[in-house]
Amino acid sequence: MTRRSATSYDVAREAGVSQSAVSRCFSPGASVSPRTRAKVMAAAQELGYHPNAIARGIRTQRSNLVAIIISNLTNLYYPEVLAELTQRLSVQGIRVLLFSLAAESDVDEVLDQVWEFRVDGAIVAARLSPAQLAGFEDRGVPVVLYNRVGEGVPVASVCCDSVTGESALVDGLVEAGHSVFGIIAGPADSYVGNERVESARRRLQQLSRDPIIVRGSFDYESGDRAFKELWRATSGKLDAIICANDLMAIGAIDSIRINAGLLVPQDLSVVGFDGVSPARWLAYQVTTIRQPVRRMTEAAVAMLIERIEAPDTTPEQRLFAGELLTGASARLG
Amino acid sequence: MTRRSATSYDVAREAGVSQSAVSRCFSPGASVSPRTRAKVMAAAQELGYHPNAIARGIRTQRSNLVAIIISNLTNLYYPEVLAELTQRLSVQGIRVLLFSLAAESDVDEVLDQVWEFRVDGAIVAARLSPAQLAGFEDRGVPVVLYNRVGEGVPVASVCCDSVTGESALVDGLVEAGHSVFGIIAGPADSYVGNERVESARRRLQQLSRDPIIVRGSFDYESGDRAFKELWRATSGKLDAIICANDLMAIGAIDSIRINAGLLVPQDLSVVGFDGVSPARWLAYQVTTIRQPVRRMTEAAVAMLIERIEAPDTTPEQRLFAGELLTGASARLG
DNA sequence: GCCCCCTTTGCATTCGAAGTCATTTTGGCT
DNA sequence: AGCCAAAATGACTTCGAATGCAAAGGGGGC
Repeated sequence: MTRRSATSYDVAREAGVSQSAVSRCFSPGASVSPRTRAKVMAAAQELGYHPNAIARGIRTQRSNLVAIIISNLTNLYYPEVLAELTQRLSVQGIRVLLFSLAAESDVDEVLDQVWEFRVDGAIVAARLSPAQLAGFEDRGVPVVLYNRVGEGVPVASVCCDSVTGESALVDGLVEAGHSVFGIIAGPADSYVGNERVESARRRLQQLSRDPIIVRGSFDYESGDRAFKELWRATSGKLDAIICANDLMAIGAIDSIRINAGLLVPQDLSVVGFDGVSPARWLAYQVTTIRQPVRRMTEAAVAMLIERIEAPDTTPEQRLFAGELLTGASARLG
Repeated sequence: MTRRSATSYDVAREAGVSQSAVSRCFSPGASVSPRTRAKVMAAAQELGYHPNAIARGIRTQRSNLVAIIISNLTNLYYPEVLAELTQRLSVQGIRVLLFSLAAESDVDEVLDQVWEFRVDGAIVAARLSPAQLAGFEDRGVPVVLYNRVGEGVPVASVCCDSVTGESALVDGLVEAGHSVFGIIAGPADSYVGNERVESARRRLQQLSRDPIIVRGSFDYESGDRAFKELWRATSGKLDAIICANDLMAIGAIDSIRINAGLLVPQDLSVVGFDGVSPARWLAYQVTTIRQPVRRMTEAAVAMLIERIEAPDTTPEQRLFAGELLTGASARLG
């Protein structure tokens, strides 16, 4: 029936010490005698006392909160990232304030909420305009971008190398003798989407292939739609499809097999990007580039904490090599 | 180069009014003249002022934070739930503190962190012991359980009806003439898993069928493993598999087709539960019970807010009917 | 026994906003 | 102009914990 939870004063009274003593018992490295500590801990236990992180935050100017801003959680790829980030931050004593966007246009609204909580930092997997990034800079809130870079602005970021990854895929497909290439792109406003498509396109052109590009939206259905479009546009000559992510690759594979009645990889090779778990399912075994999620999240957290503790270090951009997963959805040379 | 962000005092000085006036401008329904409001808003804009939610929290005893505790985010089903919950809470002006568990045993650790932030409430999709639930009760923190109920303790909860759902699936399978039933259960400590399996088993027994039950772990791989086990145990007589979730159903379907070389649904019918998006993919079209996620999350948020505002209302348990999705993975009568 | 120094301890103040209360201003009406 | 109620405003206190500072305590060396 405790209406409000115990405060440090309550514990102090119970233990017969001052409020300061209680506070010190909960601040690592403070000077407290074993006797006092024991008394305080006993009283705290008794009253079910936990230091109020809100009050601590106001006094220390450190909220111990980090905002994670993710645009589309339903992307299949992000839940894994989110879980990793949360757990890694948790180990460091940092809590996660989650912001999930229904639409990219909601960013401004969300940022206002972020400022109100005086977060110590932010990890962002959503498109930010230079003005929005400047908002972080102005307020001295460190940011680490996940799988995107600051456009023109120097910002810390963690990315998976699209150029090398797509080149490996393209090289394999070309060596295996594929000739008519289609690319299924992501939505126009996706940074990674554009980067992957551009990387693939450039590599193909270096090897004198000229791909047809159609736009998808990173989801299963758009893989189906985009394949049909590519198939029509090439009058059925298409023999290799490069998708901006695994989910569209899977959609395309299903469409090829079930709607078009063709064989993958005999008639058509399909490759993706990400290495999400469904890509490894027996039915698909997508040839793809697996992002090193663990290393990337680890780096993102480390970089963020470093920048929280030393805000004036220059922002670093880290690029991680993806791993080529040779599946059964493509013939590679 | 603003080291610390502006406070209400800074704005007050800039606008030539008192700090109280500034505060009132940001509290809905407070009495402020248009002239003052304009001056304050201009100054706030100028200084980039946002009320400090941390400080507000300490004064009002309302953090505007809600904890969401989810055990396995990688479950495919939960990301959708999480995104919905976050967005719905956001609309209500409530922020989400996310806690994701690496293992169920971490709950106690996580709860300590939850108490420190004086959250206004919590939505929990993880197993809580009666003692842990009592922790919420003692501290007056309202909880809403998602897809589980308090064991012995009265707690607000939102669930999808397993009994009706499984009965519909079983009835359909039996009517279609299936005779040898296998059930792929979830992990032993999963509430929904057990409930679904029990519901299916009871219904089967009412119809004089006696299923073989093997345990899975809610993931793709365990669908494969469990199918093989069922197949062996029935010497290949098995003709219907009921899975505790869609992911295992998908794993089983792939295993049946690719490893065993049999046809779904001609040789074997497979049904699942949840209605996750891969279940609708062309290759699977799993016959399943779709949880009404939107209605369930809406209810969870509404119930939580109600209990935050009127903590003494009796906790309500709401059960939502799932929708039978008739796919192509099973022959139903 | 005395002195000095290092460890503990408590007092008082601080963080930023919200709300209480008393006071001032405003506006409507006679 | 004068009066009164209502609206607007500011001074001050409060929320809970952390911390600078001064004072008290404890232990060792001589």
